[in-house]
Amino acid sequence: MDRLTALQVFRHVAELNSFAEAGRRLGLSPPAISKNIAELEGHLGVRLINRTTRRMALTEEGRIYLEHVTQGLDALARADQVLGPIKTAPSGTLRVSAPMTVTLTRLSAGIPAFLSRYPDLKLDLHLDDRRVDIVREGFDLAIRGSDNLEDSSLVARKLAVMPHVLCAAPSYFEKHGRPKTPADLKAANCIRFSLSGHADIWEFRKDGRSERIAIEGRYSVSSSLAVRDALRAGFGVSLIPHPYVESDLKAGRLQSALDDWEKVETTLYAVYPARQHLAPKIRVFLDFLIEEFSRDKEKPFVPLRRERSARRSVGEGTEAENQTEILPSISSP
Amino acid sequence: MDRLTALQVFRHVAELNSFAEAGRRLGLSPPAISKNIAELEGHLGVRLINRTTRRMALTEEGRIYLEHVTQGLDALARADQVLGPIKTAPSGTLRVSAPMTVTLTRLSAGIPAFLSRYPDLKLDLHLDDRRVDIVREGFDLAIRGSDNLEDSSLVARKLAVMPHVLCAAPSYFEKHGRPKTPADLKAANCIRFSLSGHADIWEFRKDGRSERIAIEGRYSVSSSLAVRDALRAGFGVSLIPHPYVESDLKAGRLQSALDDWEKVETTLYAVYPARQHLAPKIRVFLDFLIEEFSRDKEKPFVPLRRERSARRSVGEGTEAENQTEILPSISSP
DNA sequence: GACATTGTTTACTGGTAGAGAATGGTGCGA
DNA sequence: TCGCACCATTCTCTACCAGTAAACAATGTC
Repeated sequence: MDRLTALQVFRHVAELNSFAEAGRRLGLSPPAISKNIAELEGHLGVRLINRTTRRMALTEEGRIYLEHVTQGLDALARADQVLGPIKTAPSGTLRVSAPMTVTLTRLSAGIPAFLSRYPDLKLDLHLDDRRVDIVREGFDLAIRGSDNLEDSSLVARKLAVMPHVLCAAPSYFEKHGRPKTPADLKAANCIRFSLSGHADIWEFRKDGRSERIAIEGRYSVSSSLAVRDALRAGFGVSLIPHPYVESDLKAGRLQSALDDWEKVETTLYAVYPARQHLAPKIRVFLDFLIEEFSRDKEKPFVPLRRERSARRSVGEGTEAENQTEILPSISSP
Repeated sequence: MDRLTALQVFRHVAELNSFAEAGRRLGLSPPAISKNIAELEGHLGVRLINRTTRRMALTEEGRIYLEHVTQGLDALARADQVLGPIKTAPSGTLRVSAPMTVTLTRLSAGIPAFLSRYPDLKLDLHLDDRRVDIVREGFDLAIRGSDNLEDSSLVARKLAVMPHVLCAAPSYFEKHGRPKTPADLKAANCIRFSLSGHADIWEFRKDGRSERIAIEGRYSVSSSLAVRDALRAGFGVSLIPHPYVESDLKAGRLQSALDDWEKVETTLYAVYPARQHLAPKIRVFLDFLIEEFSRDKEKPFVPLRRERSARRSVGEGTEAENQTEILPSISSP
C-alpha cells in the first residue's frame, strides 16, 4: 500500500468529513477511499474514524493522529515547494573548478558580467590545474583539457579546441636558429608544461607522417603562464596553446615556427555530473562558457560527438546508441 | 511509485552516504534504491544526489530537500509513536451514553472503582434516555434497551436481560383489588413509562396464548424512577423492569401480580461503532459492563447471537455468514 | 414511502515495484 | 601495476497490489 496516499486520503476525509467528497477531491473512487482508510487503520491497529453510511466522525485517536499527520504532510509539501524556485531560476552557490591559465586568459574577464546577470547566484571558482574529483569535492562543474579527461559517468561538453603553436621570442631564434624540422628540436632548449599529457614527447604531423620527438630542456613548470613568461624572456622554445600567446604573436614579441606541421590540439571540456535534471545554475554557467569560448571564433561552434567506448550489450544495441541524453558516459550534444 | 518509500530511501542514502548500505538497511536490492532515487528526482525535476559508481554526494538542492523531508518523516514517525501507548493501555476520554435508571440502579456505584483501576482514563458519562446517534455525537459507547435498538452498522453486545414485573403497593391492591388476569388491567390506573416501546400496550403470555392490553392511566412519565416513586406511593400499577423494584419487592413495599404470566423482557445492549481495532478504553469499559451486569446472576452470562437481516448476496452466500468478526451489522460475540 | 446518497464488499485488471542477472566503472591491496 | 571486490545502473521479468466497476446495504430526505 502507498502509505503517503493513505495519509493524504485520511487527511482529506477528516477535513471534509466525507468519504465521497474526499474521493472526488482526490480523483479516487469511493472504494479506494474506504480501502485506504481501512488499511491505514489496520496498519496502526487503531480505529481512526467511526462511520456509518451517513455519518462519520474522527475518534479521539483519529484526532491525535490527524494532528501529527498534518504536520508531517505539510513539511513534505513544503519540501517540494522549496525546490520550486530553485528548479526554475538560477540560485544558490555554484562551485566550479577550472584550470588556471585558461581561466585567466579566456574567462576571468567575463565573469562579473555573468554574475550581475543572475543576482541570486554565488560563484565559488577554484582555480586548480589538477584534475579534481568533482563528486567527492562537491563541484557542480569543472573545466578540463582533453589530456585530463577521465572516462567516467560524468557528462563532458566540448567547449573549444585549442591548437598548439611552436614559438619562441625573436631573440631566441636569432641566437639558436629557427627549427626547420621537428628533429631540430632535439637540440633546442624546450620549456615544458609539466601537467600536460604530452609534456616530454612532442608530436608533429605532415602528409600523414608523424614525428614524435622526445624533447630536452632545463625548465619544467606547472603553469602555462610561466611558460609564456619564459618564452617572452627568450629563454627557450615551447609548444603552447595558441590562444595563450595570440597577442604576443600579433605584437611580434613571439614568433611561430614549423607552421606547416600539424601539432597537438587540446580540447577543452566542461564536465558535470549529469545531463538529467541539470540545475539552472549549472545550465546558465554552461551557456556562459559556450558563449565565451565561441566568441572570437571565425565560424560558429560546431559540436562534435566523441565516440562512446564500445558497448557489449546483450540485446541488439541499435537505437539506444543515438539517444545521447540517456547515455551516462562522455558525450557531447 | 510509493513516494513515502522513496523519501525514506533518499533519507537513508543521504545519511549513510551509500546506495548499497541503504539497501541493506532497508531490506531492498540495490536496483530498487537506484530506481527510487531516480524516480524521486524525476518527480521533482531536480537532481538530488551526484553519484559515480564509487562516490556520491548530495547536491545543494539535495541538502535543502533532505532537511525538510527529514522533518516531515520525523513528524509522521511521531504520529505512529503517539498511537503506540493509546493502542495498548486505556487512556484518553471515554464518552458514554446510558439510560438514566439502569445506570443509577445497576452501574453508578461501581464506576469509581472502575476509574481508579485506570488512572489515565477520563469518563464522560451522559445519562439520557433517548436514543443518541453515537457517531454524530461522538460517543464511544452507548447502553440501549432492546426496544431502542437500531438496525445499523454498529456492534451490539448483549449485557443483560431484564424481565418485567407487574407490581403496585400493597395499599393500592387493597383499595383497587389485585388483578387476576391481564384483562383486569383495563380498569386499573396504569402508570406508563413513556419512552418504552410498549408504553401503551402491555403484552402477557401464557400457555402459548398472548394477551395484548391497551392500558389506561393518568400518569405518563419519561423516567422509570418516577414510575417507581408513584408505585411506592400507591398511586397505581405498572409493568416495570424487575431489577428496579427488586429491593421494594423484598422489603414488601411493593407486591407483584400476574406472576404466572410471561411478561416482556427488556434486553440491554452495549452499542459501539466497530469490533475491529476496538480501543482499549472501550474494551475495558465493555468488560466492566459485562462484569457488573452478570454480578448477581445465578448462572453466568451466555451470549446470544442475534440473527442478521437477510442478505441478498449475488454469489453463494455461504461462509461469510458465520464470520461474525467481519459482519458490520448487529451481532453479539 | 420511493428515491438518492453514501460507505462497503467483491471480483477483476493494469500498472508497477522489486528481484535477478549482466555491465561498466572505481578504488584498494597485494 | 594488476587483479579483485564492490558499487551503481540498466534491462527484463514476475508477482502483487491499488484502483475501478458493479452490486449491495444502510440511511436520510423530498
